[in-house]
Amino acid sequence: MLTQFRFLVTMDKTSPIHITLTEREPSVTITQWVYLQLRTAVMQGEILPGRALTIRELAALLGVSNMPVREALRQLGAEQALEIRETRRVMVPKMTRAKFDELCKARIALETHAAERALPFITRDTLAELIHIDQHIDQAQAQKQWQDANRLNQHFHRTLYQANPNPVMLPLIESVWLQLGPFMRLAQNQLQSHYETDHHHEALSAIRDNDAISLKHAIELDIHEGLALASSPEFLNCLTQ
Amino acid sequence: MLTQFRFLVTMDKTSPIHITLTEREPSVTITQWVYLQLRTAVMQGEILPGRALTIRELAALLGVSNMPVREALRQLGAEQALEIRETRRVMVPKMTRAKFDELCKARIALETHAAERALPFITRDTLAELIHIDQHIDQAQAQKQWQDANRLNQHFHRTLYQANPNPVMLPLIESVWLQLGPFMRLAQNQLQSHYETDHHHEALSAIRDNDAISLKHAIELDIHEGLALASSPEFLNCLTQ
DNA sequence: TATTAAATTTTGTGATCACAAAAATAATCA
DNA sequence: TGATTATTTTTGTGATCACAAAATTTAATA
Repeated sequence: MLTQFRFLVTMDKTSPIHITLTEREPSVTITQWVYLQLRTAVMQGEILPGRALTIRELAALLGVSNMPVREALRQLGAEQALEIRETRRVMVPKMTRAKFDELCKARIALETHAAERALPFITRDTLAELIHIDQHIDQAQAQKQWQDANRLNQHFHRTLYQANPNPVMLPLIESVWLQLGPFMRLAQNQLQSHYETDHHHEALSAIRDNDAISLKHAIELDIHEGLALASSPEFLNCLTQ
Repeated sequence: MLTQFRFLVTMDKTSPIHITLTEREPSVTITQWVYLQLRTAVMQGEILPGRALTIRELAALLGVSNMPVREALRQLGAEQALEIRETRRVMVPKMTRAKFDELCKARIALETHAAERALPFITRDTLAELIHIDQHIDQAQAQKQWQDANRLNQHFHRTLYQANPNPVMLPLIESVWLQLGPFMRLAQNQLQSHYETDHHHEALSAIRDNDAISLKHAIELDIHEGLALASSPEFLNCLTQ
């Protein structure tokens, strides 16, 4: 009981960190590679919230020196993917129900706006690409490859928003994704059924019709249903574990 | 003519960097101090867009080693305050009319949403603090201390948004401020008249009435008029110079 | 004299290390 | 036995350096 409480409040270094590493191409810097490894690990919920992340441990784990890890951690901290405490310890931030709610509402506000601002710039090619991505999503969902479906879903949204030649919203949206990411995974693990529907078809229709209001509505529905599991009691459980 | 063109396209290291330094308290790390020095310099437009920022030069300028500068630059890059090119050169990003427009619209979308989400949490104390800050703003404007007025205006908005116990929007808003900052200063230098009116009183009234729609409207007007100078021909000039 | 090529300088990256602060552990006392 | 203090270990910070890539300057060529 007490140890549970300590786990929630203080930081912990006992649980193992298991990250699936991808090979580094020589053209990318070690720092950039480390950054991507850690970012993916955070995004996919492979690091427990509250787990203390130390430079030396990660450096050893990734087989690099401290320097690239230092820089990557600082960048992820600036992107709100990691929390850097006053004592300079680093961890994946804890989630609360209220914070999750704020992040969902933020996603809707940011992405509906970004979609509206992108709409005038969507070319026939962009539309074709969106349709193409959506087909891949359907495939992945049919085969229950949730990880791929999730990745492709992000790709769909990103492609839409960066049709805007000045996609200033994109980094902000990615930051929110990073903050929600770990808990989507945790929640999915706890839930038996996953959502298999999205509102991309409505979005694509709205784009064809050049209808900003419908597009915003479709994006809002898409986000809302994608995060609907947050209202399940199982999810609440996973927050207070 | 050719040199003008090169200045626009490539990066430059000829113009001097003049930053006003503040003393470092021993409790804050050197990296954090460097970060704040550079952040302030960027925000106040003291570094010309396109000017190449090198680690060694800044380290010498600030009287520290390379290490804290490296980390600070990376963090500012993650916050979109600085642009890190493919070649790893660092500079204050160039501004275009279209990008400025996107950033303004982003500000409105982000801040109206943050205000709405903060409203239910505003206590009598918060309201009193907002009123207090607003009085200071009036004072600063009366004495034509534009720098102070600007700083206090940010303080007003920040205080409002972080009434929300989960102010997830705040870092995103600060990022947009950072991107707009340098050009507000540049523009103000070019313009004879500054705006002296804000819509804080409307905002405060809306808070008292617990009226979310009026609050969002007041924030939108406040941002819109604060950035109105962007529509002046002088501002266009300052972008292409 | 305008372009291109070679030589030189500058610069970011990544590694290693000393040190002080923080965390974890051991020892002490109620 | 449970809380406090003292000790040890771990950790982040900041500095320095070697090296390769990038930027600049100089030389060569048309």
